[in-house]
Amino acid sequence: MSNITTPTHSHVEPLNLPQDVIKALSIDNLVFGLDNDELKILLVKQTDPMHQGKWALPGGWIRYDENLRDAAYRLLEELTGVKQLYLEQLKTFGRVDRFPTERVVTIAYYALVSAEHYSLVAGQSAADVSWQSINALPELIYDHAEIIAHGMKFLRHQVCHQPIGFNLLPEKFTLLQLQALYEAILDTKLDKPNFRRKIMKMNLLTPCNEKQQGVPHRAANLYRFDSDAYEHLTESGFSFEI
Amino acid sequence: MSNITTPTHSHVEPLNLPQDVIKALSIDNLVFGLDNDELKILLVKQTDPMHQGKWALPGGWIRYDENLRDAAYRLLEELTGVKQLYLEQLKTFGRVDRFPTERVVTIAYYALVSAEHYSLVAGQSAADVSWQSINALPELIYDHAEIIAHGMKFLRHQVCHQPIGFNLLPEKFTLLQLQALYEAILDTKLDKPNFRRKIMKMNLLTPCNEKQQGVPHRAANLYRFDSDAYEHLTESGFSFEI
DNA sequence: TATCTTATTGTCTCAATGACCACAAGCCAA
DNA sequence: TTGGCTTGTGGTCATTGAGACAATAAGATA
Repeated sequence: MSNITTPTHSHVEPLNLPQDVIKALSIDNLVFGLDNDELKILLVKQTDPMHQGKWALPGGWIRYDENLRDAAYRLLEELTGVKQLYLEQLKTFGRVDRFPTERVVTIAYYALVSAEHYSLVAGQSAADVSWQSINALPELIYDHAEIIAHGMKFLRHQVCHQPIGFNLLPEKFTLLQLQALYEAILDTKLDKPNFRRKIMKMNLLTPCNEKQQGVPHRAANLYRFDSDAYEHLTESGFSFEI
Repeated sequence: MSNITTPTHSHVEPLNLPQDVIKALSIDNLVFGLDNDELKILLVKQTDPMHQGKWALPGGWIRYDENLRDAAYRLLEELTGVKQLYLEQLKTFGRVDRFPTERVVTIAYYALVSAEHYSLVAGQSAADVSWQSINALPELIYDHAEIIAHGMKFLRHQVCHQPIGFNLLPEKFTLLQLQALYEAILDTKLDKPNFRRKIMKMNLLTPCNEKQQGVPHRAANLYRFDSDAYEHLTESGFSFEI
């Protein structure tokens, strides 16, 4: 049955909510994580009998006195322990029948992070939390599969048009690391020499004049992303394209 | 005081709404119109004493049994008489204090149309409806100025990456009309043969097998935008670029 | 030294772009 | 009727960038 204290969608009918949340309006977070060159998404396992065994996006109800993004951060941390990341609004989903028994509109937020940099802690109302491979998603509640599909489409588009991938790498990285990142997100193979030329011609990377350490082969040059150059270029009409 | 029948934000405190709408959740439409090479936006003048003289985006409350976009279409037509256009979701705005006295989150939809193709009819709860120049906006209620600013930024980006410009033309148009449109929006000159080839190669236009009428020179072929082809191409990873 | 792995450079082909030319079609005025 | 005007449509050509792939360089290791 419904549980007043849970911030997840773990309720049936009728909606039985604390007085300080906005009814009919929820948040769902899509946290994409790159884990060993594989793209995953952060999901929580449901506890209530109604959805036993099913998984869901970490989300829940918005309080009357909190801004949308603040709610997204709070809910994400409460359910998964994940914090210190940048959530961006994705889209609002409100199909009449997306939620059983009640009309609930949900605002989706998303982020792209490096999975190994975060430790997961399942919240009270979550049976489990884990990174799940995008290519083998478990059974999801409501329209969460649809939301994830939309998020994937958006992510693949963004990654080609904004240099968001650089966030996933350490400050100093090799060109092959960068390439592996794009190959994982775009789920494709890229030609090494061509990728290198394309990136270098953008003038967004500054060489560190250092080489990789401790690799059993020729060490690659290290580069760092020059965000100032990027700011400057975008103002001049430059558009990032991969 | 509040007015039960109005779908606009013409209420003070407390919210007094018909039972069949979702409380704390509204729609606002940004309808951008190109009017003689000037960009304008469709606004409605408020009737209630609280906001007398101020203008607002056409919007209002969502019914329990209608999808978000359907609500956007209904509200737009009820308030302005404008219909038969394509509304796309822009962003959801939910700052805690964006609305006085109550927490109201609003979902913004937007469209880009040719202003002269639409006749405006002020709805019951609107004192006036008109196209207002983007560069000289009147005083707006709540955070509508902020929403418009965001919409403008988004529009300028979208025009280059999505074929939204086609909406500004009649159903059947010549390639030169299309070119003139982009030259106006992008404020640049384009080469006629090259523009023609670029557009035609996208396979987004279907020839009407008709020619222009009543022009004092050789008549150009008429084309129409093939939205089905566009849908199909985007799914195959095609990206529109001008 | 031979060999392995990865880094980096070079080269070739092809497609797309942009600048520009040429002709076609239709109207109009002499 | 004819030549001139405007706009539509097709062509050429040089340049550029992407992609496929070969070749060489730099370490590390056995």
